[in-house]
Amino acid sequence: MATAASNPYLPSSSILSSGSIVHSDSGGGGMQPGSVAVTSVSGGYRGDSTVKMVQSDFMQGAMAASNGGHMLSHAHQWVTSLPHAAAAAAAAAVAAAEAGSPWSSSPVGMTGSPQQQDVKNNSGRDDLHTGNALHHRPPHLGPHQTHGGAWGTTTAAHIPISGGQQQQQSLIYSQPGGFTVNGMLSPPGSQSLVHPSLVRGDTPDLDHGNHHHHHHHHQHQHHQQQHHGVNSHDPHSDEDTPTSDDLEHFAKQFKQRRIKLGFTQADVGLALGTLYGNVFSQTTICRFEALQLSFKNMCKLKPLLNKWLEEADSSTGSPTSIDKIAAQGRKRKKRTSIEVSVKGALESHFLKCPKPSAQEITSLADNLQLEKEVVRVWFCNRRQKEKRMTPPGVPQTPEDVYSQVGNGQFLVDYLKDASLTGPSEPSDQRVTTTSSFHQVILAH
DNA sequence: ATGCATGAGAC
DNA sequence: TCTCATGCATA
Repeated sequence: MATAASNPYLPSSSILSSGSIVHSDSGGGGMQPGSVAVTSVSGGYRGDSTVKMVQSDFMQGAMAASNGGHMLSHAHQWVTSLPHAAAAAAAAAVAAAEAGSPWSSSPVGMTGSPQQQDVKNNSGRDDLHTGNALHHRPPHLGPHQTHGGAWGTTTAAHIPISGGQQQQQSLIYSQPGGFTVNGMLSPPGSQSLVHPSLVRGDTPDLDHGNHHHHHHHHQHQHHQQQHHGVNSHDPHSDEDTPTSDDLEHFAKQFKQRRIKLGFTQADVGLALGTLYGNVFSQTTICRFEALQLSFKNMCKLKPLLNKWLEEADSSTGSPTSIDKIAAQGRKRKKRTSIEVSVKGALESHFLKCPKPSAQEITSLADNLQLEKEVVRVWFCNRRQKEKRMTPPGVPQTPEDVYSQVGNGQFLVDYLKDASLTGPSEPSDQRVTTTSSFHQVILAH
Protein backbone atom coordinates (compact mmCIF):
# COMPACT_ATOMS: atom_id res chain seq x y z
CA MET A 1 0.00 0.00 0.00
CA ALA A 2 1.37 3.20 -0.95
CA THR A 3 1.44 5.13 2.16
CA ALA A 4 2.30 7.98 0.03
CA ALA A 5 -0.61 10.11 -0.66
CA SER A 6 -1.22 12.51 2.09
CA ASN A 7 -1.68 15.00 -0.58
CA PRO A 8 -4.95 16.40 0.45
CA TYR A 9 -5.40 19.17 -1.92
CA LEU A 10 -4.86 19.16 -5.52
CA PRO A 11 -5.49 21.41 -8.42
CA SER A 12 -9.10 21.09 -9.11
CA SER A 13 -8.36 21.60 -12.73
CA SER A 14 -7.66 17.96 -12.56
CA ILE A 15 -11.22 17.47 -13.47
CA LEU A 16 -10.10 17.45 -16.97
CA SER A 17 -6.56 16.45 -16.80
CA SER A 18 -7.05 14.01 -14.07
CA GLY A 19 -4.56 13.78 -11.42
CA SER A 20 -4.59 10.63 -9.54
CA ILE A 21 -2.49 9.60 -6.74
CA VAL A 22 -2.01 6.42 -5.04
CA HIS A 23 -2.97 6.81 -1.58
CA SER A 24 -3.71 4.79 1.36
CA ASP A 25 -4.51 6.31 4.60
CA SER A 26 -4.66 3.33 6.73
CA GLY A 27 -1.65 4.80 8.23
CA GLY A 28 -0.16 1.53 9.14
CA GLY A 29 3.09 0.74 7.57
CA GLY A 30 1.82 -2.59 6.49
CA MET A 31 2.87 -3.26 3.00
CA GLN A 32 0.16 -5.69 2.44
CA PRO A 33 0.01 -6.44 -1.19
CA GLY A 34 -3.54 -5.94 -1.94
CA SER A 35 -4.65 -3.53 0.57
CA VAL A 36 -4.07 -0.60 -1.54
CA ALA A 37 -6.52 2.11 -1.75
CA VAL A 38 -6.17 4.29 -4.69
CA THR A 39 -7.88 7.51 -4.64
CA SER A 40 -8.13 9.76 -7.49
CA VAL A 41 -8.58 13.35 -7.01
CA SER A 42 -10.90 15.81 -8.39
CA GLY A 43 -12.74 18.80 -7.34
CA GLY A 44 -15.78 17.98 -5.41
CA TYR A 45 -18.76 20.13 -5.50
CA ARG A 46 -22.05 20.02 -4.19
CA GLY A 47 -24.51 22.29 -5.72
CA ASP A 48 -26.79 23.21 -3.01
CA SER A 49 -27.19 26.47 -1.33
CA THR A 50 -28.11 28.45 -4.33
CA VAL A 51 -30.40 26.21 -6.09
CA LYS A 52 -31.16 23.56 -3.68
CA MET A 53 -32.71 23.37 -0.40
CA VAL A 54 -31.43 25.94 1.82
CA GLN A 55 -32.68 24.30 4.87
CA SER A 56 -31.00 21.18 3.92
CA ASP A 57 -27.77 22.90 3.68
CA PHE A 58 -28.24 24.23 7.05
CA MET A 59 -29.11 20.91 8.40
CA GLN A 60 -26.18 19.34 6.85
CA GLY A 61 -23.92 21.56 8.70
CA ALA A 62 -25.55 20.63 11.90
CA MET A 63 -25.38 16.99 11.18
CA ALA A 64 -21.82 17.08 10.16
CA ALA A 65 -20.90 18.72 13.34
CA SER A 66 -22.79 16.33 15.47
CA ASN A 67 -21.88 13.06 13.99
CA GLY A 68 -18.36 13.64 13.11
CA GLY A 69 -17.31 10.75 15.13
CA HIS A 70 -15.50 8.79 12.61
CA MET A 71 -13.74 11.37 10.69
CA LEU A 72 -10.57 11.02 12.53
CA SER A 73 -8.28 10.00 9.81
CA HIS A 74 -10.31 11.47 7.09
CA ALA A 75 -9.37 15.01 7.37
CA HIS A 76 -6.47 14.84 5.08
CA GLN A 77 -8.31 13.30 2.28
CA TRP A 78 -10.93 15.81 1.72
CA VAL A 79 -10.70 17.95 -1.21
CA THR A 80 -11.58 21.49 -1.18
CA SER A 81 -13.14 22.94 -4.17
CA LEU A 82 -11.56 25.77 -5.85
CA PRO A 83 -13.44 28.85 -6.83
CA HIS A 84 -12.76 28.94 -10.48
CA ALA A 85 -13.49 25.33 -10.77
CA ALA A 86 -17.15 25.94 -10.41
CA ALA A 87 -17.58 27.16 -13.88
CA ALA A 88 -15.53 24.41 -15.32
CA ALA A 89 -17.41 21.90 -13.33
CA ALA A 90 -20.72 23.10 -14.53
CA ALA A 91 -19.66 23.06 -18.08
CA ALA A 92 -18.10 19.71 -17.74
CA ALA A 93 -21.16 18.33 -16.14
CA VAL A 94 -23.27 19.25 -19.05
CA ALA A 95 -20.84 18.22 -21.65
CA ALA A 96 -19.97 15.00 -20.05
CA ALA A 97 -22.16 12.11 -19.36
CA GLU A 98 -23.21 11.31 -22.81
CA ALA A 99 -24.82 8.01 -22.68
CA GLY A 100 -23.71 6.94 -26.01
CA SER A 101 -24.34 3.27 -25.85
CA PRO A 102 -26.61 2.61 -28.74
CA TRP A 103 -27.78 -0.52 -27.19
CA SER A 104 -27.82 -1.19 -23.60
CA SER A 105 -27.38 -4.79 -22.89
CA SER A 106 -28.81 -4.87 -19.50
CA PRO A 107 -31.86 -6.91 -19.36
CA VAL A 108 -33.92 -5.32 -16.82
CA GLY A 109 -35.10 -7.05 -13.84
CA MET A 110 -37.11 -5.30 -11.33
CA THR A 111 -36.39 -5.39 -7.78
CA GLY A 112 -38.87 -4.70 -5.21
CA SER A 113 -38.25 -2.84 -2.11
CA PRO A 114 -41.28 -2.40 -0.06
CA GLN A 115 -39.62 -0.49 2.61
CA GLN A 116 -42.15 1.54 4.30
CA GLN A 117 -40.07 4.49 4.79
CA ASP A 118 -42.09 7.42 3.88
CA VAL A 119 -41.11 9.35 0.93
CA LYS A 120 -40.06 12.66 2.10
CA ASN A 121 -40.27 14.89 -0.73
CA ASN A 122 -37.19 16.66 0.03
CA SER A 123 -38.00 18.82 -2.78
CA GLY A 124 -35.99 21.76 -2.04
CA ARG A 125 -38.38 23.68 -4.01
CA ASP A 126 -37.44 27.16 -3.54
CA ASP A 127 -37.87 29.86 -5.99
CA LEU A 128 -35.32 28.36 -8.13
CA HIS A 129 -37.31 28.26 -11.22
CA THR A 130 -39.56 31.08 -10.41
CA GLY A 131 -37.18 33.28 -12.16
CA ASN A 132 -38.66 33.01 -15.55
CA ALA A 133 -41.20 30.44 -15.15
CA LEU A 134 -44.54 31.58 -14.50
CA HIS A 135 -45.30 29.45 -11.66
CA HIS A 136 -45.79 26.08 -13.02
CA ARG A 137 -48.15 24.08 -11.07
CA PRO A 138 -46.70 23.27 -7.78
CA PRO A 139 -45.12 19.95 -8.05
CA HIS A 140 -47.21 18.30 -5.54
CA LEU A 141 -44.98 15.44 -5.28
CA GLY A 142 -46.36 14.01 -2.24
CA PRO A 143 -45.38 10.94 -0.48
CA HIS A 144 -47.14 8.26 -2.32
CA GLN A 145 -46.72 5.80 0.29
CA THR A 146 -48.05 2.72 -1.10
CA HIS A 147 -47.24 0.92 1.99
CA GLY A 148 -46.06 -2.50 1.30
CA GLY A 149 -45.41 -1.43 -2.13
CA ALA A 150 -46.83 -2.97 -5.16
CA TRP A 151 -43.96 -5.20 -5.70
CA GLY A 152 -44.43 -7.26 -2.76
CA THR A 153 -46.68 -7.50 0.10
CA THR A 154 -45.22 -7.33 3.45
CA THR A 155 -46.36 -10.74 4.20
CA ALA A 156 -44.69 -12.21 1.26
CA ALA A 157 -47.88 -13.97 0.72
CA HIS A 158 -48.07 -12.84 -2.76
CA ILE A 159 -45.69 -10.98 -4.79
CA PRO A 160 -46.59 -9.35 -7.99
CA ILE A 161 -43.26 -9.26 -9.43
CA SER A 162 -42.84 -8.40 -12.94
CA GLY A 163 -40.56 -10.36 -14.95
CA GLY A 164 -37.81 -8.29 -16.08
CA GLN A 165 -37.80 -7.65 -19.68
CA GLN A 166 -35.12 -6.52 -21.76
CA GLN A 167 -34.85 -3.45 -23.68
CA GLN A 168 -34.72 -3.73 -27.31
CA GLN A 169 -32.89 -0.71 -28.28
CA SER A 170 -31.74 -0.69 -31.73
CA LEU A 171 -32.42 2.90 -31.99
CA ILE A 172 -30.55 5.16 -34.13
CA TYR A 173 -29.43 8.38 -32.83
CA SER A 174 -31.50 10.79 -34.68
CA GLN A 175 -31.37 14.32 -33.72
CA PRO A 176 -34.04 16.62 -34.75
CA GLY A 177 -32.49 19.81 -35.76
CA GLY A 178 -34.83 21.73 -33.61
CA PHE A 179 -33.23 20.74 -30.43
CA THR A 180 -30.06 21.87 -29.05
CA VAL A 181 -28.84 18.61 -27.96
CA ASN A 182 -25.54 19.31 -26.51
CA GLY A 183 -25.90 22.96 -26.30
CA MET A 184 -28.77 22.74 -24.05
CA LEU A 185 -27.42 25.61 -22.23
CA SER A 186 -29.48 28.25 -23.70
CA PRO A 187 -28.01 31.67 -23.64
CA PRO A 188 -28.32 33.05 -20.20
CA GLY A 189 -31.31 35.21 -19.90
CA SER A 190 -33.12 33.97 -22.89
CA GLN A 191 -35.13 31.38 -21.33
CA SER A 192 -38.09 30.55 -23.31
CA LEU A 193 -39.71 28.11 -21.16
CA VAL A 194 -42.84 26.55 -22.26
CA HIS A 195 -44.76 26.19 -19.18
CA PRO A 196 -46.35 22.85 -18.99
CA SER A 197 -49.46 24.27 -17.51
CA LEU A 198 -50.61 25.50 -20.83
CA VAL A 199 -49.78 22.47 -22.70
CA ARG A 200 -51.31 20.37 -20.15
CA GLY A 201 -54.68 21.88 -20.42
CA ASP A 202 -55.97 19.18 -22.57
CA THR A 203 -54.60 16.35 -20.68
CA PRO A 204 -57.02 15.56 -17.95
CA ASP A 205 -54.42 13.91 -15.98
CA LEU A 206 -51.22 12.35 -16.53
CA ASP A 207 -50.25 10.26 -13.79
CA HIS A 208 -48.88 12.45 -11.23
CA GLY A 209 -48.99 9.57 -8.96
CA ASN A 210 -49.81 11.75 -6.15
CA HIS A 211 -53.38 11.21 -5.51
CA HIS A 212 -52.52 8.38 -3.44
CA HIS A 213 -55.48 7.84 -1.37
CA HIS A 214 -55.14 4.36 -2.29
CA HIS A 215 -53.00 2.83 0.23
CA HIS A 216 -54.16 -0.35 1.57
CA HIS A 217 -52.30 -3.52 1.76
CA HIS A 218 -52.93 -5.31 -1.37
CA GLN A 219 -53.39 -8.67 -0.05
CA HIS A 220 -54.15 -9.83 -3.38
CA GLN A 221 -53.13 -7.85 -6.27
CA HIS A 222 -53.87 -8.44 -9.80
CA HIS A 223 -51.17 -9.27 -12.08
CA GLN A 224 -49.98 -6.46 -14.07
CA GLN A 225 -51.36 -6.29 -17.46
CA GLN A 226 -48.75 -7.54 -19.73
CA HIS A 227 -48.60 -5.11 -22.50
CA HIS A 228 -50.49 -2.20 -23.62
CA GLY A 229 -49.82 -0.62 -26.88
CA VAL A 230 -46.89 1.62 -26.92
CA ASN A 231 -49.17 4.38 -27.81
CA SER A 232 -51.84 3.70 -25.38
CA HIS A 233 -51.71 5.63 -22.28
CA ASP A 234 -51.69 4.05 -18.96
CA PRO A 235 -55.24 3.16 -18.33
CA HIS A 236 -54.91 3.90 -14.75
CA SER A 237 -52.53 6.57 -14.03
CA ASP A 238 -53.77 8.58 -11.27
CA GLU A 239 -55.34 6.78 -8.54
CA ASP A 240 -53.27 3.79 -8.24
CA THR A 241 -49.74 3.05 -8.01
CA PRO A 242 -48.37 2.01 -11.28
CA THR A 243 -47.57 -1.58 -11.60
CA SER A 244 -44.09 -2.68 -12.16
CA ASP A 245 -45.07 -3.33 -15.67
CA ASP A 246 -46.21 0.20 -16.08
CA LEU A 247 -42.97 1.43 -14.80
CA GLU A 248 -41.02 -0.82 -16.97
CA HIS A 249 -42.94 0.23 -19.94
CA PHE A 250 -42.71 3.82 -19.13
CA ALA A 251 -39.03 3.71 -18.49
CA LYS A 252 -38.48 2.08 -21.76
CA GLN A 253 -40.52 4.56 -23.63
CA PHE A 254 -39.02 7.37 -21.80
CA LYS A 255 -35.58 6.39 -22.79
CA GLN A 256 -36.58 6.03 -26.36
CA ARG A 257 -38.17 9.37 -26.56
CA ARG A 258 -35.42 11.02 -24.74
CA ILE A 259 -32.91 9.74 -27.16
CA LYS A 260 -34.99 10.57 -30.15
CA LEU A 261 -35.32 14.05 -28.93
CA GLY A 262 -31.64 14.21 -28.53
CA PHE A 263 -31.40 14.74 -24.86
CA THR A 264 -28.94 13.19 -22.56
CA GLN A 265 -29.80 11.86 -19.20
CA ALA A 266 -28.04 14.78 -17.68
CA ASP A 267 -30.14 17.16 -19.68
CA VAL A 268 -33.27 15.68 -18.34
CA GLY A 269 -32.05 15.85 -14.84
CA LEU A 270 -31.36 19.50 -15.16
CA ALA A 271 -34.57 20.22 -16.91
CA LEU A 272 -36.48 18.68 -14.10
CA GLY A 273 -34.74 21.07 -11.88
CA THR A 274 -35.90 24.11 -13.71
CA LEU A 275 -39.31 22.72 -14.15
CA TYR A 276 -40.01 21.50 -10.72
CA GLY A 277 -37.21 22.60 -8.61
CA ASN A 278 -35.96 19.13 -8.20
CA VAL A 279 -32.71 18.66 -9.87
CA PHE A 280 -31.57 15.20 -10.59
CA SER A 281 -28.32 13.91 -11.76
CA GLN A 282 -27.50 11.85 -14.74
CA THR A 283 -27.10 8.98 -12.38
CA THR A 284 -30.63 9.06 -11.23
CA ILE A 285 -32.08 9.35 -14.67
CA CYS A 286 -29.90 6.54 -15.75
CA ARG A 287 -31.01 4.36 -12.92
CA PHE A 288 -34.56 5.18 -13.61
CA GLU A 289 -34.30 4.07 -17.15
CA ALA A 290 -32.57 0.96 -16.10
CA LEU A 291 -35.15 0.34 -13.43
CA GLN A 292 -32.51 0.29 -10.84
CA LEU A 293 -34.40 2.21 -8.30
CA SER A 294 -36.71 1.01 -5.67
CA PHE A 295 -40.28 0.66 -6.65
CA LYS A 296 -41.23 3.55 -4.53
CA ASN A 297 -38.59 5.72 -5.95
CA MET A 298 -39.65 4.81 -9.42
CA CYS A 299 -43.16 5.82 -8.64
CA LYS A 300 -42.02 9.09 -7.34
CA LEU A 301 -39.99 9.97 -10.35
CA LYS A 302 -42.30 8.76 -12.98
CA PRO A 303 -44.71 11.66 -12.86
CA LEU A 304 -41.94 14.14 -13.13
CA LEU A 305 -40.34 12.46 -16.02
CA ASN A 306 -43.65 12.08 -17.62
CA LYS A 307 -44.19 15.76 -17.45
CA TRP A 308 -40.86 16.45 -18.86
CA LEU A 309 -41.61 14.16 -21.70
CA GLU A 310 -44.74 15.99 -22.51
CA GLU A 311 -43.03 19.24 -22.51
CA ALA A 312 -40.22 18.01 -24.58
CA ASP A 313 -42.72 16.80 -27.07
CA SER A 314 -44.72 19.90 -27.30
CA SER A 315 -42.01 22.42 -27.09
CA THR A 316 -40.55 22.52 -30.48
CA GLY A 317 -37.10 23.66 -30.23
CA SER A 318 -37.37 25.76 -27.22
CA PRO A 319 -34.66 24.49 -25.08
CA THR A 320 -35.67 24.18 -21.57
CA SER A 321 -33.42 26.52 -19.95
CA ILE A 322 -31.23 25.41 -17.31
CA ASP A 323 -29.94 27.47 -14.63
CA LYS A 324 -27.24 25.20 -13.87
CA ILE A 325 -26.61 24.65 -10.34
CA ALA A 326 -23.93 26.85 -9.21
CA ALA A 327 -21.78 24.42 -7.53
CA GLN A 328 -20.54 25.70 -4.36
CA GLY A 329 -17.45 24.80 -2.61
CA ARG A 330 -17.96 21.83 -0.53
CA LYS A 331 -15.64 19.19 0.52
CA ARG A 332 -16.21 15.69 -0.31
CA LYS A 333 -14.18 12.74 0.55
CA LYS A 334 -12.11 11.50 -2.23
CA ARG A 335 -13.44 8.41 -3.68
CA THR A 336 -11.39 5.49 -2.61
CA SER A 337 -11.11 2.67 -4.96
CA ILE A 338 -10.80 -0.66 -3.38
CA GLU A 339 -8.55 -3.20 -4.86
CA VAL A 340 -9.92 -6.23 -6.50
CA SER A 341 -8.46 -8.59 -4.04
CA VAL A 342 -9.83 -6.59 -1.19
CA LYS A 343 -13.15 -6.44 -2.86
CA GLY A 344 -13.09 -10.14 -3.11
CA ALA A 345 -12.53 -10.41 0.55
CA LEU A 346 -15.32 -8.05 1.30
CA GLU A 347 -17.54 -9.90 -1.03
CA SER A 348 -16.98 -13.20 0.62
CA HIS A 349 -17.60 -11.67 3.96
CA PHE A 350 -20.74 -10.21 2.68
CA LEU A 351 -21.96 -13.56 1.60
CA LYS A 352 -21.38 -14.91 5.01
CA CYS A 353 -22.76 -11.96 6.78
CA PRO A 354 -24.44 -9.13 4.97
CA LYS A 355 -24.74 -7.18 8.13
CA PRO A 356 -21.60 -7.31 10.15
CA SER A 357 -21.54 -5.74 13.52
CA ALA A 358 -19.51 -2.72 14.28
CA GLN A 359 -16.97 -4.94 15.83
CA GLU A 360 -16.75 -7.09 12.84
CA ILE A 361 -16.46 -4.16 10.58
CA THR A 362 -13.68 -2.82 12.63
CA SER A 363 -11.65 -5.95 12.57
CA LEU A 364 -12.38 -6.47 8.96
CA ALA A 365 -11.26 -3.01 8.20
CA ASP A 366 -8.19 -3.64 10.19
CA ASN A 367 -7.34 -6.74 8.31
CA LEU A 368 -7.92 -5.22 4.98
CA GLN A 369 -6.27 -2.06 6.02
CA LEU A 370 -9.13 0.07 5.14
CA GLU A 371 -10.86 2.66 7.13
CA LYS A 372 -13.69 1.39 9.12
CA GLU A 373 -15.97 3.90 7.53
CA VAL A 374 -15.04 2.71 4.11
CA VAL A 375 -15.88 -0.80 5.03
CA ARG A 376 -19.10 0.21 6.63
CA VAL A 377 -20.17 2.15 3.61
CA TRP A 378 -19.15 -0.66 1.39
CA PHE A 379 -21.53 -2.96 3.13
CA CYS A 380 -24.28 -0.44 3.03
CA ASN A 381 -23.87 -0.01 -0.66
CA ARG A 382 -23.55 -3.66 -1.17
CA ARG A 383 -26.83 -4.24 0.53
CA GLN A 384 -28.48 -1.59 -1.47
CA LYS A 385 -27.16 -3.13 -4.53
CA GLU A 386 -28.54 -6.43 -3.53
CA LYS A 387 -31.91 -4.95 -3.39
CA ARG A 388 -31.99 -3.60 -6.78
CA MET A 389 -29.44 -5.56 -8.60
CA THR A 390 -30.32 -5.79 -12.16
CA PRO A 391 -29.57 -9.16 -13.51
CA PRO A 392 -26.49 -8.90 -15.62
CA GLY A 393 -26.90 -10.22 -19.06
CA VAL A 394 -29.56 -12.72 -18.52
CA PRO A 395 -31.40 -12.78 -21.73
CA GLN A 396 -34.96 -13.39 -20.94
CA THR A 397 -37.76 -14.44 -23.05
CA PRO A 398 -41.28 -13.64 -22.16
CA GLU A 399 -41.72 -17.18 -21.13
CA ASP A 400 -38.83 -16.97 -18.82
CA VAL A 401 -40.40 -14.07 -17.21
CA TYR A 402 -43.34 -16.06 -16.21
CA SER A 403 -41.40 -18.86 -14.83
CA GLN A 404 -39.38 -16.44 -12.92
CA VAL A 405 -42.32 -15.27 -11.03
CA GLY A 406 -42.20 -18.46 -9.19
CA ASN A 407 -38.56 -18.18 -8.56
CA GLY A 408 -38.91 -14.68 -7.47
CA GLN A 409 -41.45 -15.68 -4.99
CA PHE A 410 -39.22 -18.27 -3.67
CA LEU A 411 -36.33 -15.98 -3.66
CA VAL A 412 -38.07 -13.55 -1.50
CA ASP A 413 -38.72 -16.04 1.18
CA TYR A 414 -35.36 -17.46 0.81
CA LEU A 415 -33.59 -14.22 1.10
CA LYS A 416 -35.74 -13.00 3.81
CA ASP A 417 -34.85 -15.97 5.79
CA ALA A 418 -31.24 -15.63 5.04
CA SER A 419 -31.08 -12.00 5.84
CA LEU A 420 -32.66 -12.49 9.17
CA THR A 421 -29.31 -13.09 10.63
CA GLY A 422 -29.46 -9.92 12.52
CA PRO A 423 -31.48 -9.34 15.62
CA SER A 424 -33.98 -7.13 13.99
CA GLU A 425 -34.62 -7.43 10.38
CA PRO A 426 -37.69 -5.86 8.98
CA SER A 427 -39.37 -8.03 6.50
CA ASP A 428 -37.12 -7.14 3.77
CA GLN A 429 -38.25 -8.44 0.54
CA ARG A 430 -36.99 -7.90 -2.80
CA VAL A 431 -37.92 -9.32 -6.01
CA THR A 432 -34.97 -10.22 -7.91
CA THR A 433 -34.54 -12.06 -11.03
CA THR A 434 -32.78 -15.10 -12.07
CA SER A 435 -29.35 -13.78 -11.75
CA SER A 436 -29.67 -12.77 -8.20
CA PHE A 437 -31.37 -15.94 -7.55
CA HIS A 438 -28.46 -17.93 -8.69
CA GLN A 439 -26.18 -15.71 -6.89
CA VAL A 440 -27.86 -16.35 -3.66
CA ILE A 441 -28.00 -20.00 -4.20
CA LEU A 442 -24.38 -20.11 -4.95
CA ALA A 443 -23.68 -18.24 -1.86
CA HIS A 444 -24.87 -21.04 0.25
C1' DA B 1 -22.97 2.69 -16.33
C1' DT B 2 -21.45 2.11 -11.70
C1' DG B 3 -18.59 2.48 -7.45
C1' DC B 4 -18.01 4.90 -3.40
C1' DA B 5 -20.01 8.76 -0.64
C1' DT B 6 -23.28 11.91 1.85
C1' DG B 7 -27.14 12.99 4.63
C1' DA B 8 -31.88 12.72 6.40
C1' DG B 9 -34.97 9.89 8.59
C1' DA B 10 -36.37 5.52 10.80
C1' DC B 11 -35.43 2.50 14.59
C1' DT C 1 -26.48 2.60 12.92
C1' DC C 2 -29.12 1.17 9.15
C1' DT C 3 -31.85 2.29 5.19
C1' DC C 4 -32.89 4.98 1.29
C1' DA C 5 -32.57 8.40 -2.11
C1' DT C 6 -29.15 10.61 -4.63
C1' DG C 7 -25.05 12.16 -6.70
C1' DC C 8 -19.98 13.00 -7.68
C1' DA C 9 -16.35 10.85 -9.85
C1' DT C 10 -14.77 7.34 -12.61
C1' DA C 11 -13.96 3.45 -15.85
